Formats: sequence, structure tokens, C-alpha cells
Amino acid sequence: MDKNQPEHLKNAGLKSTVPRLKILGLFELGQERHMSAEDVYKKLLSSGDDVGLATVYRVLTQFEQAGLLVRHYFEGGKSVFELNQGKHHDHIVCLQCGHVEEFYDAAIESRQKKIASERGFAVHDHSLHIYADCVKKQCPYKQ
Amino acid sequence: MDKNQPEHLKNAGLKSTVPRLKILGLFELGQERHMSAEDVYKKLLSSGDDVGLATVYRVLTQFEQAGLLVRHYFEGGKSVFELNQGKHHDHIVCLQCGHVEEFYDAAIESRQKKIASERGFAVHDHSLHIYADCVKKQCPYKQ
DNA sequence: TTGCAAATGAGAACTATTATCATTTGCTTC
DNA sequence: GAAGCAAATGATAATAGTTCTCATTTGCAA
Repeated sequence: MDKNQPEHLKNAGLKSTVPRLKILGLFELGQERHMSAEDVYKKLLSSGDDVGLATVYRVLTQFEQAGLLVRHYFEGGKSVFELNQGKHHDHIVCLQCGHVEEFYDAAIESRQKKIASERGFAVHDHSLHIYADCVKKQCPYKQ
Repeated sequence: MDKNQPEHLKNAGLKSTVPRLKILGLFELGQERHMSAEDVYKKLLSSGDDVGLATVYRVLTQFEQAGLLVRHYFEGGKSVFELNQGKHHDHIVCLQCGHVEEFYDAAIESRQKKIASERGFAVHDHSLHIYADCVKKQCPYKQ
């Protein structure tokens, strides 16, 4: 078992409980980087872990507040979470298959800061989502 | 009365009805550029126009599909609509008061296209939202 | 090993939105 | 202008995603 996880939780002021460890494990060890609450719930169920949906929502929110996870809002009002690895980035979302790819562009970042400050805003946060079709990629939902 | 509105509707293949004219009027003549379905519903109610909430949602969606309005999804799953005036732009949203300001930056736009195509995506659409605090602006919700 | 606050799970409640369906309305034809 | 009919509307039920409530359980410290 991973000795690391309880420390993450402790540092965040959160008790080290079974549901929290399972959920954190999904993000740290799982293959999916981006998961919605529903995704997490289903994965837990299908691996035989009996965690309530309310707990999933609660824990994801706590992890977000603790800075362990980052939450992204995509179109249609769905939100997904991913491990916070400190490096900010934006997203390209495939409209065909939902595949999410990350990118970072310093030029865009600095333009944004400039634009906001010119207009008298102090930037807290931003989200940039490019909605596109995978052209060269293999897209599991198109045949 | 505005002779223009029925033509917009007709061109969009939509019958010119009382609720549709009122809603379009709110966007064309009202002071708010960005309104959620709930905003529109409340404005209609308070001006004595008796339009059902379901109709508001339906009409907004139709207007969006007809290209009369553009829909934006903001954090927290709320979506707002604004008149489509042909010019794409992005948004700065004030976290204190919800005020929405528009901007357009050619450098950001072209970087986005470049990034997507380098990665094998054909861009359909994108959304860039900067969440910030009004620093110099007067913000009705902070005193 | 007991005690107690914190966490959980089940389900109710809530919010935003969409669907259903009987009634009403706008346009077309006479 | 009146009749007919499809389209549009409004009330309400349904749905999806998420949060709240509260009785029960659990983690951890004494």
C-alpha cells in the first residue's frame, strides 16, 4: 500500500479514510487523468468498492479545496477533475469521442494577463477550452 | 414597434409569436447583453409579460440554433446567452458581481489555431473565460 | 477500549434544464 | 373576415447533476 497517500490527506487536514484513499488512488494510479464524479463512482462500484455517490461528490470537492485536484467545467455543465500537478494547462476536447488533451502556451497566458490588467481586472483563474475534432488521432467513437 | 424583428424570425424559419418577440426584444433593446434563461424569465415576469419558463428555454435554444443568439457556458454550470453580432469574442467574468466583459485578441486566436492543428485537431469552437475581480471598476456587489 | 468528532451512506431535496401533452395561437386558404 | 391545422405555448412531470440531512459508522487520540 502507498504510504504516500495518507500524508497528502493529512497535509490537507483530512482524515485518512477508506473512501478518500480509494478515490485518491484512482487519480494517482488509474489510467484516466480526467474523471467526473460519476466516472469515479462507477469505477469504484465496478471494482467492488462500496462508496456512496454523495461521498464521491463530497470528497472530490474537498480534494479540490485542498488543492489535491483541479476541477474543470466543460460545455453542457459537466465538470471533471484531475490531479493537481502544479502545472497549469488548458484543454482541447474532442467533440467526437470526448478525449481531452492538455496544452500550455506561454504566449496565450501572457496575453491574457495583459488583457485583464489593461481592463482593470485582477485575474484569479481562467479556462480555455478548444472544442475540436480529432483529425489524425484515432477516435474510439468514430469507426 | 420594430418591423425588423419578425424578419429575423422568419429568416430563421420561426413563426413570429408574442413570446419570441418579447424575448428577442429583451436582447435587442434591453440593457443587459448577457442573460441566462432564468434572467430572461424574471425580466419578462417583472414587466408583466406572462411567458412560461419552458417557453423561455425552448425559445433561447431555438434562437441559438438559428444563430440569433450565442450561448456561453460559465463555471458552475450556468449558461448565458447574448445577441450574435457576428464578431467572435471571449469573456472576462467578475467573480464578485458576475459582470461580464468582452474582449478579442487576435494573437490568442491565432495561437489557438496553431496549437490545435499541430496536434491534429480541427477546431470547431473554443471558449476562453478569464475569472477575475474588478479592480478599478465599480462592482455593485461589493460595497 | 472507550469516547467523540469527523466521515459516511441512503435517500430527500435542490437547481437547471428538457419532455409531455392538452390548449391556444399564427398563418393560409377560402 | 372565418375555418382549419400545424406550430407554439404553458403547466407540470421528468431528468441529470449535485448538494443537503441525518442516523449510523469510523478513525484516531486519550
